[in-house]
Amino acid sequence: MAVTMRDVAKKAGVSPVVVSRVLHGRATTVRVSPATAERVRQAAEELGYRCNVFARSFRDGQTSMIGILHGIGFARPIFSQGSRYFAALMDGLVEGAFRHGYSVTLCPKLMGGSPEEGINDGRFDGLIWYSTDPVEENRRMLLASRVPLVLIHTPSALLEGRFPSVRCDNAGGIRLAVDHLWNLGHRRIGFVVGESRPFTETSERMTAFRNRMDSLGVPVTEDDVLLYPGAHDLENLDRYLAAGPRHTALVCQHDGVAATVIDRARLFGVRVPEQLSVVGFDSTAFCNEVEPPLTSVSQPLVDIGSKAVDLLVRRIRGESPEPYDLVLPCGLDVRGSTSTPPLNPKVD
Amino acid sequence: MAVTMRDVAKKAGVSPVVVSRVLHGRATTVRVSPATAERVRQAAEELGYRCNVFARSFRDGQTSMIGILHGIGFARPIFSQGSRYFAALMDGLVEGAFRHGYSVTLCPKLMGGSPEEGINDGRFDGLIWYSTDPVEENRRMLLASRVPLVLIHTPSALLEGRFPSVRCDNAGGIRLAVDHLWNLGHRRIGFVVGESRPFTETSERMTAFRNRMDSLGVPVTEDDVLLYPGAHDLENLDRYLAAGPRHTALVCQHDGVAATVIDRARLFGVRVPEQLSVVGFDSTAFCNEVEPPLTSVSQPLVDIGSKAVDLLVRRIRGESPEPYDLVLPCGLDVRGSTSTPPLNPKVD
DNA sequence: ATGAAAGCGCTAACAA
DNA sequence: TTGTTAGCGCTTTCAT
Repeated sequence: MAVTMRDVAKKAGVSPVVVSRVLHGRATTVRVSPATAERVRQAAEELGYRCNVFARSFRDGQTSMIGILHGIGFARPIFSQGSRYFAALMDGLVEGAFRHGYSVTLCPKLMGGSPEEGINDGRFDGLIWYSTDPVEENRRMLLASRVPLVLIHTPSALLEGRFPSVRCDNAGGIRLAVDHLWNLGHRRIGFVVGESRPFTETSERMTAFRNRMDSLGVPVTEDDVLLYPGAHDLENLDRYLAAGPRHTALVCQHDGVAATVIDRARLFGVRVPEQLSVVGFDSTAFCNEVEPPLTSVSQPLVDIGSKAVDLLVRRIRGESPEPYDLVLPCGLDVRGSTSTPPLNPKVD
Repeated sequence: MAVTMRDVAKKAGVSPVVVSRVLHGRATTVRVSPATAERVRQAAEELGYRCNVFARSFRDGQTSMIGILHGIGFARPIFSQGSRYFAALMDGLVEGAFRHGYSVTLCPKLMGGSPEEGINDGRFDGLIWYSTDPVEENRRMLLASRVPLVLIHTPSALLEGRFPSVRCDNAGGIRLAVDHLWNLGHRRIGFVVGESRPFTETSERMTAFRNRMDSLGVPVTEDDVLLYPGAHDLENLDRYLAAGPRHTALVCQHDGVAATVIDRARLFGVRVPEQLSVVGFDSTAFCNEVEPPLTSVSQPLVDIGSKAVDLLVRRIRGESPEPYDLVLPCGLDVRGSTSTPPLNPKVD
């Protein structure tokens, strides 16, 4: 078996506390003579003693581990494929955690179908929740947490203000997108939603779109919000494109939707950006995987992750008084999918 | 404080063992009557009892956690930028770990400057080492591990055969690259190395190149191996390109080197692939970030990660008898940087 | 069918 | 300056 403090103590002819004091500096009330200390160090060295941090964590009641919580009903997130959204977030989370001396754990119990078990099982000092789905099942699970928790993307208010949150300024991002198009000369701008049950972020973005267009003097009508239920039902979108788009530019809920729009546009002979400018949201890896590359609003994902851990650590330490929302600004990555509008949209 | 088994036991009027038996199925020798069991479950429910898995792990002496070990002298790996090599590997590691019920932990102590402490501190049932640098410092650290450990990329033999390893078939990969070029008609093929102190993988690839060219009847001379010491010293490479390359194709040690070659080639007016075909190794994100996109040998990174965990878990369970090398086949991703050779290389 | 005891490795509190 | 006691929450072993 492994060498324990007791073994060292015996070999040095002292009691375990002394070893704890000398080797780990822990029993601060205890005084040890230099000679004894040296003997202890010798013994430890000779036996090849290693502190069992796990045992200490158990005793201290704190593990220095942060768990990543993903939400019921989602597949395990992937680093290297798809949007690589999770990869950027994790970079921030790991950076923040390491800065505070915490480790980051991906645990099957937290990622799987019933994370309730994993949440309160004593292994995590704190948790990061980074999904956006406010379904009741997830809410219940989170509200039952006895562990400090920080939300990413989900506003604090959606969970009774119990947890701080970090998210991007969706409204500001949409404003950047709209203004970019507006400045290029676009006046007929639409918004595309690609899911039937809009999550929080989607509604925020849609509302922001309405507001910005309003304040530019071009109120949004029903015809300006294009909805297709999902990747497998593109009927609405196809009909819209086939008829020759009634807008010169489209702002999309997120990059995946934008990529779909660009793909389908090609199919129906609508040229992007000459006939139709397209803007995405999130500025993920998808942007460079479509032709033309997608202009997109960028979220400061790394920063979001890093700041979320900052908040979490403060909560763990009991420093953070009130839960609140931290909102970080978006940017705009201009790529090839946006340009000045055609002189005569319908004809060209 | 949290509700413990004792609280439940007291409330149900039984002893803690009974609770353990009923709620966790652990004290299998103990028999409990259905009525008592029900009472225990009731009490647990009412008190909101949660098993403290951390305490159990402590007692059991196994944590179900796998740590990722990165190596002394390396910066913390990044998921979302650069080659995204780590992202793919982690996808495999996480997949494998989850499949076996283990969690994956990124720990600052394991990633930092002196991982020795973290390795044997009782928190990890097993470790994955995925770096390629065989410097003495790292060897010592690994050999001192008392925890099951699996190497990625580093052959078992380099660490006294103490640990199993998983890596890709570098020789097979190089063969794919050379044969691809050969079949396109290339006969004058060079190899490019971009580091002054070649790691294991580099020498393997270089040797494989020699061997394959030999067996194709075109022995490799000194002039066919192009070496530039690093990203900041491109003198050799530039001179080679400025003189008009003496090969029609170059196989590069890895994608980073290949990308550099392509960049410098443009600078010196050498057209890729018309005048010079270029093949990389690793098929990382770099391939699509250069123009033309890079043809490259692909490593099955996800599979490597997943298989490494399989081996590790077997070692943890004491099932894996002999450490050994698991070598997985490479593929070839043909992109735009390779084509038939120019009819008259030097003139064109 | 149930309970009591003992201990995983460590450390705070109190004693000597 | 050092040692003893006690306990973190859980479970195995042995006794009843």
